[in-house]
Amino acid sequence: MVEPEILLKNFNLSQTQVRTEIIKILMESALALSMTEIRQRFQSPCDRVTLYRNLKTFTQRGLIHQIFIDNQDSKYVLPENVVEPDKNYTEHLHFKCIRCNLVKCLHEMQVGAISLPEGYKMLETNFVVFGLCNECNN
Amino acid sequence: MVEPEILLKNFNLSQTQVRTEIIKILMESALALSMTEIRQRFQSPCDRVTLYRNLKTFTQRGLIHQIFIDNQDSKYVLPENVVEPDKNYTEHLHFKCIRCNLVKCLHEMQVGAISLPEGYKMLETNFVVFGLCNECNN
DNA sequence: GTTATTTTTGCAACAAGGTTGCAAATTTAT
DNA sequence: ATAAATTTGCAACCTTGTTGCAAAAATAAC
Repeated sequence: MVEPEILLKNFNLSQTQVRTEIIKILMESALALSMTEIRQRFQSPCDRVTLYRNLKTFTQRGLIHQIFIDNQDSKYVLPENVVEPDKNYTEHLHFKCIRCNLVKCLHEMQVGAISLPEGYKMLETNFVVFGLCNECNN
Repeated sequence: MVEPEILLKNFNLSQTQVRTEIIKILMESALALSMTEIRQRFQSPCDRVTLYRNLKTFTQRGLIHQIFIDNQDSKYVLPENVVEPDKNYTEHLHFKCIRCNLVKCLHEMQVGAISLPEGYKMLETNFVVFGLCNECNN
């Protein structure tokens, strides 16, 4: 995988401690993480607001992707193999285990072509499946 | 459509002013509504907390369905043709217009069979498509 | 490599969504 | 009609996310 510094450069974002750390943390995680979860993984803790601002910027630029799980919970992930803008995200399902609270992308499970009513235009999706993961489903 | 009072009875819920009004409001709306939008439609306004509590109870009983649009926005709808418990909800897409903010169920657009990885169990879904509705797509 | 400009950071403060505890009011059961 | 159970409204609180502003850090310019 690409170095955090290169990623920031490719996305035209300035290099800061906080930013490289966010990316490192997301790279090392197999799961989608919330702001709080990312913050807890910081070596020297940074401010909530700073984190929110960076996550927002990253999301807007397409460097990371935000998943809306429910009202009080949203998670962030680095798209698979992100390197540079505009060639990353493909729509897919997200899974949340209601027992262990794990959230992850199901890249294998492609979302079929979605047809909308006449005149509607699709821009983005947020597809979440709630259930039990293999660990919790016993 | 069924009377609000009958619905409450069928779902084993006590009859109160607030409860019948919530149901009336949802019945009269073609769109999914937020707590605030429901509250604004009340004749004699009721407390936020009361509304939240009832919406939660209704959701748990399966009388209404809650759609998670994004972090700060969740909407409520009466499933099509609800009459009594356990024979109402079918998974479907929800659409949010990012311009006029309308949210509605796309019942016509059935969600195909969703296959999860080995050992996973699906319990519920929350599928939202963001885009432009026919009114705003010009 | 210093200096000036721009961007980011952290802090205080705020708004909105949602929850909890508790006493008063309303419903339901007796 | 009365007692028991549920619901309501209020105050208070927590969490998520945002905004304004001065200090600090990063980038650009010299």
